[in-house]
Amino acid sequence: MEKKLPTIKEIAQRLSISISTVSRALHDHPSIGLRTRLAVKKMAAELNYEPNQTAIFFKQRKTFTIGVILPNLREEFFSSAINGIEAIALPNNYIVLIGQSHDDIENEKKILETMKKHRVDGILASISKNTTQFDHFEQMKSYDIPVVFFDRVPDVPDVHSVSCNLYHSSVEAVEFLIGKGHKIIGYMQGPPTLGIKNERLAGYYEALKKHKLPVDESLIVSTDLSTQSTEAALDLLLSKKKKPTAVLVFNDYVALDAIHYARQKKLRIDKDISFVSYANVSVTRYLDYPPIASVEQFPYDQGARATELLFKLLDSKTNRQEFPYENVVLKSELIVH
Amino acid sequence: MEKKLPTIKEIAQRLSISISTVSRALHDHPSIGLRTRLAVKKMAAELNYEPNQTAIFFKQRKTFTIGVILPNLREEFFSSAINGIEAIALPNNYIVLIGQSHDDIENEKKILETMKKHRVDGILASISKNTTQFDHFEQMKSYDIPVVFFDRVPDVPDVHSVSCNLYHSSVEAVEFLIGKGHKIIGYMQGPPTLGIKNERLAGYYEALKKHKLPVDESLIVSTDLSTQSTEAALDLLLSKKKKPTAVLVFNDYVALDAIHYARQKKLRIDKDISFVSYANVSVTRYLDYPPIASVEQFPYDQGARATELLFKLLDSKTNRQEFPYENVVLKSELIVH
DNA sequence: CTGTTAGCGCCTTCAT
DNA sequence: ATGAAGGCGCTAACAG
Repeated sequence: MEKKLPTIKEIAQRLSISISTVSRALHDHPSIGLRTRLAVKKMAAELNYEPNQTAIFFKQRKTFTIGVILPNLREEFFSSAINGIEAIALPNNYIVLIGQSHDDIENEKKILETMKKHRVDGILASISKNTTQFDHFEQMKSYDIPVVFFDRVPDVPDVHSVSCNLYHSSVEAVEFLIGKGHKIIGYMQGPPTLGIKNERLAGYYEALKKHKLPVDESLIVSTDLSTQSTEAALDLLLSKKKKPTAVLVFNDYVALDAIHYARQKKLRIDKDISFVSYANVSVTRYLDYPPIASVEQFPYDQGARATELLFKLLDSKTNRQEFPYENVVLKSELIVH
Repeated sequence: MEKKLPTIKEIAQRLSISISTVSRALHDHPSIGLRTRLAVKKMAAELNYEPNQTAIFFKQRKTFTIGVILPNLREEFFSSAINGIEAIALPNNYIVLIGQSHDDIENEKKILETMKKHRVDGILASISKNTTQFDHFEQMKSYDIPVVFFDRVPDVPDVHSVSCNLYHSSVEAVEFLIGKGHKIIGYMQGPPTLGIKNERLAGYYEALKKHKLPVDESLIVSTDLSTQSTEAALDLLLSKKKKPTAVLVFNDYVALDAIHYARQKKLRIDKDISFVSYANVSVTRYLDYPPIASVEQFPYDQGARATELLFKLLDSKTNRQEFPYENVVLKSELIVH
């Protein structure tokens, strides 16, 4: 079988002209006579000729492919980000290669390796929750493959990134709770590697301080994001003599688990205990007891901006211009449900 | 800038041997002397040599890339399918290119075109809801790019596909409702292009017939999957003098909208009206009023099986064997919540 | 065992 | 206005 697709060579032979003439004609090179050009195009059409992109990629040392590495497509946050990425990439004739780390640094390394082999032109990445060192990303520099991080960005200096500043919204979120009369407010944080910058926590402190509420470190608990761990964390909070009446939670998925569990324990949501969280995922629309408010982190925009930044880097590469490290920071927004 | 990566040529020059010897040594070709092989490998390591895959792809006419076309990554069904696809593809050294049609045939065509240009080795596709003709897929044959459809498969003969048979579960679902004492059961179907085979509807009929319940065609309504359309469809059902007490719904997303709307209208779920649907998406776990049961369609398995089938096709291509059209059908399963 | 040669499909000087 | 030739990086058939 093995159909052979037509090549410029074949066109050239049939027309008894040279390959380079065909190539030029196809590209509307000015120095080609009208009649030959037409003849070439006609023949190309007849044969259903299409340029072999892999050959062109090979020659141009460019694949028009960008690799996206993220923890998990099943999280709405990341699938929305993909939409933002595609929105910029596709019109620019780039195509998107996706790899999921499933929050495991080993997978992340493998994916990066594979993408390198496939000679992607650039990489967008949101790091896994146990990624604490970045050699594998660092290494891309020596291959001249630019990397732009988004959302989950490493807390090291020399990288490009797009992320969402959560500080102000965190202050706002806690103030929102305070405004509702809450005096004892807990904070359930995620894995230490993720919130390195700890804007959430800083905002939490700031709001308490601003309203002269005491800080009780024992009201700060952690979850590794698993349901089990979240339940344990909530148990811890509820075991205090002075139980919190509200909790600021790392993200909506965790909040859903927490709310689910609280209800199992017969707590009345928004009476006995209230939750505010991050991500603003859309399913909460169908819930009877969603977090009362959630911080929107604009995944679509983050994806789009990160892709734009990556394209700037790719340009500067071809223009041999220097390009300083850029860290785009978007504003988050508290959405009250 | 423009770093030049080391090539076998460079290794050859430094060692003053021929390019092909280097190539062979690197591939552990038996006919290469131990000392030269070692020398070559050592030099390769020193220079940080890595084969240029794009060159290899080009030569082998193979990209080790498969394209996946699906409506929307944000639907859990499809992101789960991707996981099944990756589970088979990655270990086989294939990488996955993703394109979303957003349920629009025009996008579908563009994506297909782009993937063709990128010379993907094969394609997995779940068609958009307004894809009624398949020339663009058909055309792939002339480029020798095999296509395997999954889940949303076209209802035409000569294609490869993996899908889930919904007939039996549909019967079961309706019988489940009948068992709960429901006598008037509605059916809310999706866009005509999607359920062409209409296994859901056939199952619906069959169950009614089996239990000697009358068929009332006016209890069968349609939604285009949008919230608005779903609400209108539900209104239609509720406008009957003999209102249904239960409804079989096209999928969970539609069901969520329907339930949401029913509750707005002060209907008590599972008292005044019950819902059973398809897909079994995981968020229902957090809902107070989920559909009482949902038909699991095993997206992960569908993705995995489709990928396996695609690989068989790719093999048979290189072996020049004939391969008959294959239509794998998985069993669905009614999950009671 | 190793080297030479040709070629994958296309583009691009350099000639003519 | 057109052709010839070389090369991108790698593989493989053909010679020794």
